[in-house]
Amino acid sequence: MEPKLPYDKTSPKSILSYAQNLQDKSLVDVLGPEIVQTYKGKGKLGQLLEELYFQYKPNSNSEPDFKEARVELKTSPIKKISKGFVSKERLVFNIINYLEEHKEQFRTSSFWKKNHLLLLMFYLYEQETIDLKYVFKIIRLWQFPATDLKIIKDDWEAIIKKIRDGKAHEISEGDTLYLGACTKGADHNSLRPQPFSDERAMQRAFSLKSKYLNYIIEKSLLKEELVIDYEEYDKILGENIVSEPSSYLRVNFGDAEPVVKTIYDYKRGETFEELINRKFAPYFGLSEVEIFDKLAIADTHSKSKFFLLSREIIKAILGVTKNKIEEFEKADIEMKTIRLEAKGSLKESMSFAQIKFKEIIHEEWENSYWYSTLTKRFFFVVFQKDHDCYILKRVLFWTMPPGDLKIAKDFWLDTKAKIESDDYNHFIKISDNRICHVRPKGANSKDVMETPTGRLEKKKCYWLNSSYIRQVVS
DNA sequence: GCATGATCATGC
DNA sequence: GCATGATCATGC
Repeated sequence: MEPKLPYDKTSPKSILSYAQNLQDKSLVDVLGPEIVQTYKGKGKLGQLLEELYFQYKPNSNSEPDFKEARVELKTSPIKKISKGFVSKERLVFNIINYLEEHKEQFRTSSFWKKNHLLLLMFYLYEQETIDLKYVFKIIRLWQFPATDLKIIKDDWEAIIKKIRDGKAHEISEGDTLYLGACTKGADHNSLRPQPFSDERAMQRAFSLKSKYLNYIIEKSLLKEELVIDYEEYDKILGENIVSEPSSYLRVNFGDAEPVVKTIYDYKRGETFEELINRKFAPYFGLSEVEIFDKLAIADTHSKSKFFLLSREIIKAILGVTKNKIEEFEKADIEMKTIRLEAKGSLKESMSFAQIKFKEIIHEEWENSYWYSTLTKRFFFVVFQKDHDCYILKRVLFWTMPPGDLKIAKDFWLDTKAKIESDDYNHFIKISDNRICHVRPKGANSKDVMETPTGRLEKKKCYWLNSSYIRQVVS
């Protein structure tokens, strides 16, 4: 006889309402302080929740945690910043089995079977606290809105295509928009075989990007309910699914005023990136003045006018009004404009954020600003000089290849070491030809920042060399 | 002509 | 108020 559970394990709503008893509380608050003695140091929060609170043993990998209700339990840390709460890290799903996953379609994939309905429990991370004392701030069921599911399915297919092409070792988180393939394993020696190449690939897991989680967190705190358009689900998942026995569970959300986001007018088989490309096309060949005119907005004298203009084009083609473009935010896409000379060369290198002297010395490469920036998906808008104006030539999405990332890592290690030894005069220069370089970036030459040793130094920032960008866009 | 240092409009 | 996304200016 199984013990009687305090919830109905076949019902997502019952599981949710039991979980919600933890709202603004920790496991210790609910189960009593004596659990600290017994369970301190025994497993991570997710595992402790399963065993102590939901009272089940973690089950087989291929099924959701609550298999009868088909609900997968996920815990994830959030942190407080001045503007509210944001995700602390990406949400990691199941490990990608390179040898098996490629045999499936999205609908039958390990990712979708396990993760189509999530019970998300966000807790407030505090450095000095043990897992049992973390306080849960957001507890909710989550299904992906159809417009996001479309992108997630394309992401899954992009990852699978790399496996099928024998390039599992070249997968990067920047390859995809919402669903990433993040590295997973104690160290980089966790190499796994792949089916179509002898090269062993780093172990990876499906994951949701931190910026996507911010979107879930924001919607949840605003109590904004999303209504899932299940007709679109059917179109995305497969044409005959309506007549098939339901292979996934549909859950209606709460009673709040629904927000339905209509899905973009994709052409058959088109990805989000292809859609952006197609919608940009009518602007190709136009000068900056013509585009300002076409969009009926005033020209500016800002040094970032091509950036501002590009953003306005995206807003126009997607029919949105906010400067923060939802898909670009959630996918953490880095938009950059590139101005080519008439002959195709680049006059300027590409600048990034200031180097925070006091922070970089505490960073490791894989949690550094420079690593997280260079592993993003980039969106380049390319203009080219034509007599006295610039013409919009084309747009492209891009991710830095792994080999170049290694060069950038050496550059970053060098920069960090120089700052640690209080040397601000011998950073890697553009003429060193190492893909990136360091150069000043401040309001003027008197704009300074404190160093770890307590001195003041001119503000500097990271740059990608113009020669490197030229090679990327040509 | 290019490398390097200096600076600017915008918007969060 | 200041970081961002950039471009401008100068000197070798």
